[in-house]
Amino acid sequence: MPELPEVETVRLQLLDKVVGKTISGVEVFHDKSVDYEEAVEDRLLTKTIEHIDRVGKLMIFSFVGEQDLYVLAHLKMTGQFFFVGGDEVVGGGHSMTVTDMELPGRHTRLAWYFTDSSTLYFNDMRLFGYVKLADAAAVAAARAKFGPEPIAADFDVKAFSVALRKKKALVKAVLLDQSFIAGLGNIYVDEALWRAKVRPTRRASTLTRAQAAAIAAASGDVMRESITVGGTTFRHFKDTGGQNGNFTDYLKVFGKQGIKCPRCGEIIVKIKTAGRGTHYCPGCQK
DNA sequence: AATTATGTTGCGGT
DNA sequence: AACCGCAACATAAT
Repeated sequence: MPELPEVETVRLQLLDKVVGKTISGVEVFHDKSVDYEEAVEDRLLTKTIEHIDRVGKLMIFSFVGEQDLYVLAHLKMTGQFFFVGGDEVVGGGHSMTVTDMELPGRHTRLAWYFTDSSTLYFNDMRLFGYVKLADAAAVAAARAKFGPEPIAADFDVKAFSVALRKKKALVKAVLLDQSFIAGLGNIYVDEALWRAKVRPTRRASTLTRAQAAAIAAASGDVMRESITVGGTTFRHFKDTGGQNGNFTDYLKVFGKQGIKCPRCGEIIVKIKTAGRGTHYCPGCQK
Protein backbone atom coordinates (compact mmCIF):
# COMPACT_ATOMS: atom_id res chain seq x y z
CA MET A 1 0.00 0.00 0.00
CA PRO A 2 2.40 2.35 0.55
CA GLU A 3 2.89 5.94 -0.14
CA LEU A 4 2.80 8.73 2.41
CA PRO A 5 -0.95 9.42 2.22
CA GLU A 6 -1.84 5.76 2.74
CA VAL A 7 0.59 5.39 5.63
CA GLU A 8 -0.73 8.59 7.17
CA THR A 9 -4.31 7.34 6.78
CA VAL A 10 -3.39 4.18 8.67
CA ARG A 11 -1.42 6.09 11.29
CA LEU A 12 -4.28 8.46 12.05
CA GLN A 13 -6.68 5.54 12.44
CA LEU A 14 -4.27 3.67 14.68
CA LEU A 15 -3.75 6.74 16.85
CA ASP A 16 -7.47 6.63 17.46
CA LYS A 17 -7.66 2.87 17.92
CA VAL A 18 -4.57 1.59 19.70
CA VAL A 19 -2.84 4.43 21.54
CA GLY A 20 -3.20 3.78 25.25
CA LYS A 21 -3.81 0.08 24.74
CA THR A 22 -1.71 -2.52 26.50
CA ILE A 23 -0.32 -5.55 24.73
CA SER A 24 -1.33 -8.81 26.38
CA GLY A 25 -0.20 -11.19 23.68
CA VAL A 26 1.89 -11.35 20.54
CA GLU A 27 1.52 -14.02 17.90
CA VAL A 28 4.00 -14.31 15.05
CA PHE A 29 2.78 -16.14 11.97
CA HIS A 30 5.82 -15.43 9.80
CA ASP A 31 9.28 -14.67 11.15
CA LYS A 32 10.46 -12.67 8.16
CA SER A 33 7.89 -9.96 8.77
CA VAL A 34 8.94 -9.24 12.31
CA ASP A 35 12.61 -10.04 12.47
CA TYR A 36 11.86 -11.23 15.99
CA GLU A 37 14.33 -13.45 17.64
CA GLU A 38 13.49 -16.13 20.11
CA ALA A 39 11.21 -14.82 22.86
CA VAL A 40 11.60 -11.27 21.69
CA GLU A 41 7.85 -10.85 21.70
CA ASP A 42 8.15 -10.96 25.48
CA ARG A 43 9.62 -7.49 25.28
CA LEU A 44 6.29 -6.14 24.11
CA LEU A 45 4.12 -7.88 26.67
CA THR A 46 2.52 -5.48 29.18
CA LYS A 47 3.75 -2.49 27.18
CA THR A 48 1.30 0.32 26.48
CA ILE A 49 1.38 2.14 23.17
CA GLU A 50 2.16 5.78 23.78
CA HIS A 51 2.27 7.23 20.30
CA ILE A 52 2.72 6.44 16.62
CA ASP A 53 4.92 8.76 14.62
CA ARG A 54 5.69 8.73 10.92
CA VAL A 55 8.66 9.65 8.77
CA GLY A 56 8.07 9.26 5.07
CA LYS A 57 6.41 5.87 4.73
CA LEU A 58 7.81 4.52 7.99
CA MET A 59 5.69 4.28 11.15
CA ILE A 60 7.33 4.48 14.57
CA PHE A 61 5.55 3.12 17.64
CA SER A 62 6.64 4.28 21.07
CA PHE A 63 5.66 2.85 24.46
CA VAL A 64 4.79 4.39 27.79
CA GLY A 65 7.80 4.65 30.07
CA GLU A 66 10.16 3.09 27.52
CA GLN A 67 13.05 5.25 26.35
CA ASP A 68 14.83 2.60 24.35
CA LEU A 69 12.08 0.43 22.91
CA TYR A 70 10.33 1.22 19.67
CA VAL A 71 8.66 -0.60 16.81
CA LEU A 72 9.36 0.33 13.21
CA ALA A 73 6.63 -0.63 10.75
CA HIS A 74 6.96 -0.43 6.99
CA LEU A 75 4.20 -1.60 4.67
CA LYS A 76 6.38 -1.74 1.55
CA MET A 77 4.23 -3.07 -1.31
CA THR A 78 1.41 -5.04 0.29
CA GLY A 79 1.53 -4.51 4.05
CA GLN A 80 -1.76 -3.86 5.83
CA PHE A 81 -2.80 -3.18 9.42
CA PHE A 82 -6.26 -4.34 10.45
CA PHE A 83 -7.84 -3.47 13.74
CA VAL A 84 -10.59 -5.55 15.24
CA GLY A 85 -12.10 -4.02 18.33
CA GLY A 86 -13.05 -6.30 21.18
CA ASP A 87 -15.59 -3.80 22.45
CA GLU A 88 -17.04 -3.26 19.03
CA VAL A 89 -20.80 -3.35 19.26
CA VAL A 90 -23.30 -3.55 16.46
CA GLY A 91 -24.91 -0.17 16.11
CA GLY A 92 -22.12 1.39 18.09
CA GLY A 93 -21.93 4.47 15.94
CA HIS A 94 -18.56 4.33 14.25
CA SER A 95 -17.95 0.63 13.86
CA MET A 96 -14.74 -0.34 12.12
CA THR A 97 -15.69 -3.82 11.07
CA VAL A 98 -13.18 -5.55 8.87
CA THR A 99 -15.44 -6.99 6.23
CA ASP A 100 -14.98 -10.00 4.00
CA MET A 101 -11.73 -10.85 5.64
CA GLU A 102 -10.58 -13.81 7.57
CA LEU A 103 -8.38 -12.70 10.44
CA PRO A 104 -5.95 -14.12 10.96
CA GLY A 105 -5.85 -15.23 7.34
CA ARG A 106 -3.46 -16.63 4.80
CA HIS A 107 -1.39 -13.45 4.69
CA THR A 108 -1.50 -12.50 8.35
CA ARG A 109 2.06 -12.27 9.63
CA LEU A 110 1.61 -10.86 13.12
CA ALA A 111 -1.04 -10.15 15.73
CA TRP A 112 -0.89 -7.94 18.79
CA TYR A 113 -3.60 -8.79 21.29
CA PHE A 114 -4.63 -6.05 23.69
CA THR A 115 -5.94 -6.30 27.23
CA ASP A 116 -9.35 -5.02 26.16
CA SER A 117 -9.74 -7.98 23.78
CA SER A 118 -9.12 -5.91 20.66
CA THR A 119 -6.48 -7.04 18.16
CA LEU A 120 -4.14 -5.43 15.66
CA TYR A 121 -3.23 -7.67 12.72
CA PHE A 122 -0.43 -7.15 10.25
CA ASN A 123 -1.07 -8.72 6.84
CA ASP A 124 1.52 -8.72 4.07
CA MET A 125 1.17 -10.91 1.03
CA ARG A 126 4.58 -10.30 -0.50
CA LEU A 127 6.57 -10.27 2.73
CA PHE A 128 8.55 -7.13 1.95
CA GLY A 129 7.09 -5.18 4.85
CA TYR A 130 8.05 -5.45 8.51
CA VAL A 131 7.02 -4.67 12.06
CA LYS A 132 10.23 -4.92 14.00
CA LEU A 133 11.74 -3.85 17.28
CA ALA A 134 14.28 -1.05 17.41
CA ASP A 135 16.23 0.79 20.07
CA ALA A 136 16.58 4.58 20.19
CA ALA A 137 19.77 4.53 18.16
CA ALA A 138 18.15 2.46 15.41
CA VAL A 139 15.20 4.85 15.30
CA ALA A 140 17.51 7.85 15.00
CA ALA A 141 19.44 6.12 12.22
CA ALA A 142 16.21 5.34 10.39
CA ARG A 143 14.93 8.90 10.70
CA ALA A 144 18.18 10.31 9.38
CA LYS A 145 17.72 8.58 6.05
CA PHE A 146 14.70 10.63 5.04
CA GLY A 147 14.68 13.85 3.12
CA PRO A 148 12.14 16.63 3.76
CA GLU A 149 8.44 15.99 3.25
CA PRO A 150 6.60 18.14 0.73
CA ILE A 151 3.53 18.22 2.98
CA ALA A 152 5.52 19.95 5.70
CA ALA A 153 4.59 23.57 6.33
CA ASP A 154 8.26 24.53 6.40
CA PHE A 155 9.27 22.68 3.24
CA ASP A 156 12.09 24.68 1.68
CA VAL A 157 11.17 25.13 -1.98
CA LYS A 158 14.31 27.11 -2.74
CA ALA A 159 16.61 24.44 -1.35
CA PHE A 160 14.62 21.81 -3.24
CA SER A 161 15.01 23.74 -6.46
CA VAL A 162 18.75 24.15 -5.99
CA ALA A 163 19.22 20.49 -5.09
CA LEU A 164 17.21 19.33 -8.10
CA ARG A 165 19.50 21.20 -10.40
CA LYS A 166 22.45 19.16 -9.15
CA LYS A 167 20.77 15.88 -10.02
CA LYS A 168 21.66 14.23 -13.26
CA ALA A 169 19.04 11.47 -13.06
CA LEU A 170 15.53 11.61 -14.49
CA VAL A 171 13.16 13.69 -12.39
CA LYS A 172 10.96 10.64 -11.88
CA ALA A 173 13.82 8.72 -10.26
CA VAL A 174 14.86 11.68 -8.14
CA LEU A 175 11.36 12.17 -6.76
CA LEU A 176 11.19 8.49 -5.84
CA ASP A 177 14.39 8.81 -3.82
CA GLN A 178 13.24 8.92 -0.20
CA SER A 179 16.50 10.43 0.99
CA PHE A 180 16.00 13.34 -1.38
CA ILE A 181 12.32 13.97 -0.75
CA ALA A 182 10.19 11.75 1.47
CA GLY A 183 6.76 10.32 0.91
CA LEU A 184 6.18 10.19 -2.82
CA GLY A 185 5.86 6.81 -4.50
CA ASN A 186 5.03 5.68 -7.99
CA ILE A 187 1.44 6.95 -8.03
CA TYR A 188 1.98 10.37 -6.50
CA VAL A 189 5.11 11.13 -8.50
CA ASP A 190 3.15 10.65 -11.70
CA GLU A 191 0.25 12.70 -10.37
CA ALA A 192 2.48 15.50 -9.08
CA LEU A 193 4.40 15.73 -12.36
CA TRP A 194 1.12 15.90 -14.28
CA ARG A 195 -0.04 18.75 -12.07
CA ALA A 196 3.28 20.51 -12.52
CA LYS A 197 3.17 19.92 -16.30
CA VAL A 198 6.61 18.31 -16.27
CA ARG A 199 7.56 15.14 -18.13
CA PRO A 200 8.86 12.32 -15.93
CA THR A 201 11.67 11.72 -18.42
CA ARG A 202 13.19 15.17 -17.99
CA ARG A 203 16.60 15.21 -16.40
CA ALA A 204 16.24 16.92 -13.06
CA SER A 205 19.15 19.24 -13.80
CA THR A 206 17.31 20.77 -16.77
CA LEU A 207 14.24 21.93 -14.84
CA THR A 208 13.60 25.62 -14.42
CA ARG A 209 13.18 27.18 -11.01
CA ALA A 210 9.49 27.66 -11.77
CA GLN A 211 9.09 24.00 -12.68
CA ALA A 212 10.83 22.92 -9.50
CA ALA A 213 8.53 25.15 -7.48
CA ALA A 214 5.52 23.73 -9.30
CA ILE A 215 6.63 20.18 -8.54
CA ALA A 216 7.11 20.99 -4.87
CA ALA A 217 3.68 22.58 -4.62
CA ALA A 218 1.97 19.81 -6.58
CA SER A 219 3.63 17.11 -4.48
CA GLY A 220 2.39 18.66 -1.26
CA ASP A 221 -1.05 19.38 -2.66
CA VAL A 222 -1.71 15.95 -4.10
CA MET A 223 -0.64 14.14 -0.95
CA ARG A 224 -2.56 16.45 1.38
CA GLU A 225 -5.69 16.07 -0.73
CA SER A 226 -5.31 12.31 -0.75
CA ILE A 227 -4.97 12.15 3.02
CA THR A 228 -8.30 13.94 3.42
CA VAL A 229 -10.08 11.18 1.52
CA GLY A 230 -8.24 8.22 2.98
CA GLY A 231 -5.53 7.62 0.38
CA THR A 232 -5.56 5.73 -2.91
CA THR A 233 -6.54 2.12 -3.44
CA PHE A 234 -5.09 1.00 -6.75
CA ARG A 235 -4.54 -2.62 -5.89
CA HIS A 236 -3.83 -3.65 -2.33
CA PHE A 237 -4.37 -0.71 -0.03
CA LYS A 238 -6.96 -1.14 2.68
CA ASP A 239 -7.29 1.02 5.76
CA THR A 240 -7.37 -0.45 9.26
CA GLY A 241 -11.05 -1.22 8.85
CA GLY A 242 -10.56 -2.98 5.53
CA GLN A 243 -11.96 -0.05 3.55
CA ASN A 244 -10.58 1.33 0.29
CA GLY A 245 -9.13 4.83 -0.08
CA ASN A 246 -11.15 7.31 -2.12
CA PHE A 247 -8.43 9.29 -3.84
CA THR A 248 -8.51 6.68 -6.61
CA ASP A 249 -11.42 8.68 -8.02
CA TYR A 250 -9.22 11.75 -8.40
CA LEU A 251 -6.23 10.25 -10.22
CA LYS A 252 -5.50 12.07 -13.48
CA VAL A 253 -2.78 9.97 -15.14
CA PHE A 254 -1.89 6.94 -13.05
CA GLY A 255 -3.47 3.91 -14.69
CA LYS A 256 -5.12 6.19 -17.27
CA GLN A 257 -3.04 5.16 -20.27
CA GLY A 258 -5.05 5.17 -23.50
CA ILE A 259 -7.61 7.69 -22.34
CA LYS A 260 -7.75 11.44 -22.86
CA CYS A 261 -5.90 13.89 -20.65
CA PRO A 262 -8.54 15.81 -18.68
CA ARG A 263 -6.56 19.00 -19.22
CA CYS A 264 -5.60 19.00 -22.90
CA GLY A 265 -7.29 16.01 -24.50
CA GLU A 266 -4.16 14.22 -25.67
CA ILE A 267 -3.99 10.48 -25.07
CA ILE A 268 -2.13 9.59 -21.88
CA VAL A 269 0.71 7.14 -22.37
CA LYS A 270 2.44 4.62 -20.16
CA ILE A 271 6.16 3.98 -20.46
CA LYS A 272 8.88 2.49 -18.30
CA THR A 273 11.12 4.97 -16.51
CA ALA A 274 13.48 4.39 -13.64
CA GLY A 275 12.33 0.80 -13.79
CA ARG A 276 8.77 1.76 -12.96
CA GLY A 277 5.55 2.04 -14.90
CA THR A 278 5.23 5.75 -15.66
CA HIS A 279 2.16 7.61 -16.89
CA TYR A 280 2.07 11.08 -18.41
CA CYS A 281 0.40 13.27 -20.96
CA PRO A 282 2.59 13.99 -24.00
CA GLY A 283 0.37 16.95 -24.82
CA CYS A 284 0.77 19.17 -21.79
CA GLN A 285 3.70 17.80 -19.81
CA LYS A 286 6.93 19.37 -20.98
C1' DA B 1 1.06 -22.11 -19.24
C1' DA B 2 4.81 -19.11 -19.28
C1' DT B 3 5.74 -14.40 -19.12
C1' DT B 4 4.94 -9.82 -17.24
C1' DA B 5 3.66 -6.42 -14.00
C1' DT B 6 2.83 -4.84 -9.19
C1' DG B 7 1.67 1.15 -4.79
C1' DT B 8 9.16 -0.26 -2.21
C1' DT B 9 13.69 -0.11 -1.43
C1' DG B 10 18.36 -1.99 -0.62
C1' DC B 11 22.07 -3.97 -2.83
C1' DG B 12 25.79 -4.66 -6.09
C1' DG B 13 27.87 -3.17 -10.31
C1' DT B 14 29.45 0.64 -13.55
C1' DA C 1 29.62 9.56 -5.26
C1' DA C 2 25.84 9.32 -8.36
C1' DC C 3 23.29 6.50 -10.96
C1' DC C 4 21.07 2.28 -12.79
C1' DG C 5 19.20 -2.29 -12.79
C1' DC C 6 17.67 -6.02 -10.32
C1' DA C 7 16.34 -8.99 -6.51
C1' DA C 8 13.51 -9.81 -2.40
C1' DC C 9 8.29 -12.34 -2.80
C1' DA C 10 3.41 -13.77 -4.03
C1' DT C 11 -0.24 -13.23 -7.02
C1' DA C 12 -3.19 -11.66 -10.91
C1' DA C 13 -3.44 -10.60 -15.54
C1' DT C 14 -2.14 -11.37 -20.23
